[in-house]
Amino acid sequence: MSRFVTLKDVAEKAGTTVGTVSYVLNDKKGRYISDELRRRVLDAASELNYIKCNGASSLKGMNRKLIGILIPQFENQFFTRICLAAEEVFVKHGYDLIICDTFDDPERENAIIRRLISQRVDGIIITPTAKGAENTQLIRDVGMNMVVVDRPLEGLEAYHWVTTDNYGCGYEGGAYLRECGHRKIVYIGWKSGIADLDSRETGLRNASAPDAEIYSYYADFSPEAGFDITDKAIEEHPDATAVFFGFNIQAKGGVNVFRKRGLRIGEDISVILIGSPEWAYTGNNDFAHLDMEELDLGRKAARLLLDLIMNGSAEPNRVIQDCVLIEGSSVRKIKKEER
Amino acid sequence: MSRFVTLKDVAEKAGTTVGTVSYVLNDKKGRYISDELRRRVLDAASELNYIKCNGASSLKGMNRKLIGILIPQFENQFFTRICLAAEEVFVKHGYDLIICDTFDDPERENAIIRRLISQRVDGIIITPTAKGAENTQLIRDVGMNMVVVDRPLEGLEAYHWVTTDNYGCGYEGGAYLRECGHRKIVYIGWKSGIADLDSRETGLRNASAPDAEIYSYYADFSPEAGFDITDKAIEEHPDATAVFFGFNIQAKGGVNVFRKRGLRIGEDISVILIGSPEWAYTGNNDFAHLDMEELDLGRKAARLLLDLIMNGSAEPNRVIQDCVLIEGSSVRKIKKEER
DNA sequence: CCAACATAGGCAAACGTTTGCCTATTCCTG
DNA sequence: CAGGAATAGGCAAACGTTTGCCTATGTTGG
Repeated sequence: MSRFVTLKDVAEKAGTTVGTVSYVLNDKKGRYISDELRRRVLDAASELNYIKCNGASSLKGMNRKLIGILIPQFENQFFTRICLAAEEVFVKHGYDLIICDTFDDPERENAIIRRLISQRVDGIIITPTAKGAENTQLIRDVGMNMVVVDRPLEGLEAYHWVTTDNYGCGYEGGAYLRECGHRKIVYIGWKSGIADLDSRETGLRNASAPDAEIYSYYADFSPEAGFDITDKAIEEHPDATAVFFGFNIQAKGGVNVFRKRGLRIGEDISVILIGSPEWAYTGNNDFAHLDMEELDLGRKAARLLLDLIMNGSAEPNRVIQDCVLIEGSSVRKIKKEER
Repeated sequence: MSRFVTLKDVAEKAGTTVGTVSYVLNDKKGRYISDELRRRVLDAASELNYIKCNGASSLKGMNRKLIGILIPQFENQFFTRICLAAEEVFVKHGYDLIICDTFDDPERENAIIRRLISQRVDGIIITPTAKGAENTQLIRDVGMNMVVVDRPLEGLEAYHWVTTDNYGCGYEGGAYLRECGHRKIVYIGWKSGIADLDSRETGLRNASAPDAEIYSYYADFSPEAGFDITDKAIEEHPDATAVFFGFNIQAKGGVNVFRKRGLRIGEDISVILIGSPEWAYTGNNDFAHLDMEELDLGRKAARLLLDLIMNGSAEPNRVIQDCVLIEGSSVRKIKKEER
């Protein structure tokens, strides 16, 4: 890697000193520079294609213009959408984004956090793993700005958090199924170890009719696990009229069970899920689902972090966003007389 | 942001000097350090939670341990999968990834490249926009390592490129449709201004029967444009038996046209697409498609870049990967007597 | 007993910026 | 015309690392 053009190179070419070049290029006011010299410097810089070394400026206490973001799954559109929205906001303010996938592995999360601090990022957005409270201790220790998105830091109180109403997701979905007359429901979920996520199931149960039966099954956070557990659930409860997927990643595998078993979705079996993966409403698919508006989540988190960076710290902030029920033909309305 | 712990802090606590601490922490050989002092330094470092400042080391010519990757669409799983695979490889070697979305906008691409150089990343992976050859000039000027993935740098010869056989994708798909007896085919494409991408259509045409008719339509690179153009194409060619989508992003919108028009996919109309978005094979969907194995693409690009970084430059390398036809019920086999 | 080597670690010069502190003109204004 | 303000720009000290160059003790073989 040849060698980068430095302030010194520019200064030499323009016949002045590095200090002056720095003043010119940063367009600092409170410093008198003749138009002529300014021109010479600017010309030299653009002729040499000078690009400042952000690492060196950050040594002097300037912002790195770098943000780190940790998500637990890159293959999950829910999270890539958060990143997408966040990136748009950050780029507009001249910040770059280091996007890291923790694969929901606490150890990996810890390592990534160390590396990001090592990069001296200006702030971190994180969807923590189950060990997030512990792992983010380091971030708080060094006083780095942080915004938590989606999942909480269990056991902690004072931090900035942008999230969806998980209980509400479960409740809204449950109420919809109830309205449509379903009272034998399979719930497919993930034992995340994160109470807030578990409240999706609670919401469903609280919204259901008193005489309804909810058959809960739990599996790993993957499409494959989703497929297997759904297959098992359907096998054991052929009488269930609906399946409620608490997590779109499991649903992605789970919904393929029905095709395999020759069950027509929306007729033989009703299906609803939390989240808005694109497969849910593309082609032949028209799944009822609970939209968490993750683009908004990402935007809000990014704006909050920028605010922290620019205005110093603020009161710990909690933003909870409502979800939106999107109806779909995957849920059958059971007629009164059938019940 | 309080103040980070520096080598100096560690040195003071351990009762030695920064130089020595640096030697200990980097575990340099060729330097004699007593076990006792080593322990003191290590203890001090871990007690103070010392994390090295990568920016400062990079000033001294060390690697930043930072890679930049530019993709044109974050919402396109084809690209996020490339990132996912690349990240796995890089992280294993201690590198962080700055992922940037150009939104297929050449100006944005240019700005991002400047910012990445400003961050002094150790290398860049890029899927260029139509103006990529121009915009990457800067990268080549400063001698930064670069691997191009998917699309080429039009007009340039000597660069490292990992890609799919685009012509082959078109050809394989066309041959499949021909086998199944289709000879009136709508092609939905994107006038990218990139010859290599346009060769998808050429492949389709070359694979089709001599008496086949291909009705080509072009639109912007978005689901919405895909929907509109597909609607128009079907309107104008109700006799077509199959639709070939050259780009999954357009297909995502386009496939919704059939539902709207009451056409049963795989019966009234056959559909095939290039790419493997998850919606294509989830739930009720079972679309024939051409898998470009983007995970492999990402892995190969990452490994090539790492190689360049570690072993200095190499001969410009070109890796072209075959695509794989995945059959699906979305394509009807037209019986002999119907033809 | 002394040269030669091994062991142990301090010192300071970079790396590329930013910025406070100077100095030296020129220009008013009373 | 003296002196303060405005204009213009050089100089050098940081920022946190890395590393080459020293010095100062042992330790050993001849």
